Amino acid sequence: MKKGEKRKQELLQIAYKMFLIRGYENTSVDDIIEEAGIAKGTYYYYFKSKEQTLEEVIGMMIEQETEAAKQILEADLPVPQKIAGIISSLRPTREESSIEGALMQPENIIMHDKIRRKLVETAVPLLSKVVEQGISDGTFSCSNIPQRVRMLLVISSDLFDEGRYTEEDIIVFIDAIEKLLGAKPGTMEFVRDLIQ
Amino acid sequence: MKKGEKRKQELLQIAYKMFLIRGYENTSVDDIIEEAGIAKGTYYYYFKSKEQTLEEVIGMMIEQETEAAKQILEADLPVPQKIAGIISSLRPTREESSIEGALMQPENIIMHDKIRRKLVETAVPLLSKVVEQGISDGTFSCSNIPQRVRMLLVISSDLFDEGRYTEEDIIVFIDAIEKLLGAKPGTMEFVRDLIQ
Amino acid sequence: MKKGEKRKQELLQIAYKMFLIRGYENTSVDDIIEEAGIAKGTYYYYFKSKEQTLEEVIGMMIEQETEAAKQILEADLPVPQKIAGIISSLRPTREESSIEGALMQPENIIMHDKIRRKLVETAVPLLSKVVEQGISDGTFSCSNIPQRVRMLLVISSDLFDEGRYTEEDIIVFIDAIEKLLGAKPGTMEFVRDLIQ
Amino acid sequence: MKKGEKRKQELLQIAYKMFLIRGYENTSVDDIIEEAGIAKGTYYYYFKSKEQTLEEVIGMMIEQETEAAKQILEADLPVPQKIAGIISSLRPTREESSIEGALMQPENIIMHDKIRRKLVETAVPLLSKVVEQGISDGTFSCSNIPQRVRMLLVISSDLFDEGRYTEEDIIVFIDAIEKLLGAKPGTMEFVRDLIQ
DNA sequence: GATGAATGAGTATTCATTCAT
DNA sequence: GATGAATGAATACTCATTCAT
Repeated sequence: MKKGEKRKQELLQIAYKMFLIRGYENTSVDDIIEEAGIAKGTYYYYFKSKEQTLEEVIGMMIEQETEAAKQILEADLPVPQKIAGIISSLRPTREESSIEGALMQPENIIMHDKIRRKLVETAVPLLSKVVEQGISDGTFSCSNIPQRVRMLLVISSDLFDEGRYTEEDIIVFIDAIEKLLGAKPGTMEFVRDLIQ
Repeated sequence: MKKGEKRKQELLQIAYKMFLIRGYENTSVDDIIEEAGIAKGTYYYYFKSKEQTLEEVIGMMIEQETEAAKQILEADLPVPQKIAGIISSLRPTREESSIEGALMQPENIIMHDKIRRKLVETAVPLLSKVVEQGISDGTFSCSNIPQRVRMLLVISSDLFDEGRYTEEDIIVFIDAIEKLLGAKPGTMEFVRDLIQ
Repeated sequence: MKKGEKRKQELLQIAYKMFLIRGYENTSVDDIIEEAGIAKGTYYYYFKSKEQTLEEVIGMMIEQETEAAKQILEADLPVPQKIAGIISSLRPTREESSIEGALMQPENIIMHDKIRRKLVETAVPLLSKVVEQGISDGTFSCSNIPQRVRMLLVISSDLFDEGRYTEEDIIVFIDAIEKLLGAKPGTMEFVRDLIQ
Repeated sequence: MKKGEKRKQELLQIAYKMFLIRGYENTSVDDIIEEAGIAKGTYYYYFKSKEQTLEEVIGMMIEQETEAAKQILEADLPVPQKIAGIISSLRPTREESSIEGALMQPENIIMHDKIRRKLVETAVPLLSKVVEQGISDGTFSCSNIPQRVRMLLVISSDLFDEGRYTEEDIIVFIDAIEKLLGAKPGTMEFVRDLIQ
């Protein structure tokens, strides 16, 4: 990694946190450069525009969030564990959660929405592969896999992004996974343990 | 309705359409007053702020969209028909659809999101009531009704708001309703007819 | 004239002088509003952009400068006097001259050039009419009037805009007028008196 | 010519073309170095500033344009041919003309004006010498030569720089040369052939 | 000779809101 | 009820220039 690349990564991290805390629209370029301790020109040396910064921030996030999912996919685990692991790995990162209610703030709709869409897009094929494995080994039984997977991801996002789910939400979520994928009752029960 | 009220409704309609077409952030107060043919002062006579205008626009929409749902709720229809009717009545209105891809445009995330949230919020209790009716008459069989209903609404929104669903999406959606509410296979089949 | 119109005229006058003194590019909107003692928003209430301000400033100048020329055109004077009067009326106004070397400053090329072009454009038909009168009464004798008139105006602009003409320049200029329009030697001699 | 000199000439050529096409103000140093494929530092190794680059570009142009004129001056030709040759050699070069309307574009006023001034400045003494030759051999008859020559150059520039002259413009132009320099009618007629 | 990261002053423009008439 | 002139804080982006390596 070159010298310039490292600097850019630092700036991306700073921009990311600021977008998270104050929202994209509420974070001015001036805010970012002040926080980063750099000059206006330096910012525009690394980013073509504020918009492009957002794109890169989101790209970075997606990459990070998909990383764990990919490793789980290739691990030597029972299919239900893989499913649960991937879903839980896609939930907001510790960093995001650490920032008090970051993603659910109204000023963050734009970034949140962009992330959500891109995450669903990249996660559907990943999860679909696992479900196919599950069908092969008899764990699941269903057709139209991508559609079902997408539904589960959408539900998951609605449930966990805002961080305010209840015990009952979990019960129904587990039931939904089993029913939608055609698994025996109880198969996905331990999802409960992964989601705390 | 007083004369002033009528004027305000007109302004709301204009603001609504402009927000839809160009997005809330991209629509300036100047744009609105020009379109409406009124003076700046007049706008601020009717609205405390632009933000408040958005709130009122959304309130107006929700009211319109919930109206049909409420009528269906109290109609004398079989439970499955009621469910299907309400879900279909919550889909984007003709007006919104008529505006080429209005709600799915990126500049419209904010309004779209606000509407989606409020719509889910108001629709969950309505649909829950119908599901309870369905449990009484043996059509459905499940617990944690509000949670299940919310999931269905979230899926529905993901499917229909952007207007690009496929035949397979519908198949899986119907299956999801039946499974999540504990209905016999085929019970909700005719949902297909309502969604075109 | 409405209240707003008067204010706008004032602003135009201020912008005009500042463009003249410091040049268009070197005059920022901030400079103008500070000089005018108004807020940023007020400036943009009256002008769509800085560029448009320049257009209006130039339009205003041309109008002023053409005004005298038109009156002379319709006055009851011998043709040679009319020619001399119009040419002299098109020279930089007192105001411009009073500003130390305004139009010849390098930072003023843009405005100067725009004015020169527009002035030639509007003056050619005016002067051509007078030359036609001169042909009717035998003072002049030539064809291709607009082309000849344009040449005289271009020469005049080169001579007088910078304000540094010599006695010899005047002699040759007068000779050029007479020769180009086919007048008897001495006909335009008194041009000398009008040009100080 | 040293190696470094050659590099500089290349850069000047690139800057020249870019100034011509996009205008001096609209061409950033970044544009130039990108086009040239060099680094910022390299540019400032060769040029003290952007302004200085413009000066050198103009100097280079004038030199090129004056070159032909000087050769004609010293050639063994009849005086009228010399006059016509020099005037025609001062018209925009092939390169400039090849760039669709380059010099007449509004964004090019600054460079165009600088070139025009310097060209007149350097061409007046050259042409004056030829006119003096013409007076010696009886072709012309006039006084105040530099003033007359300047007028002809100014007219020529107005006519040819924008490249939109008509047949009538040429007729009047030839007439003007003859009249201003005191030549017999028809003496300069063949100017027509040189200007196509 | 050559690089490219860093600078920071400078600029035009937007826009929600107020208020005297 | 209605007007429209006036506000001024906020903001993204440009660009010539420097200098340590």
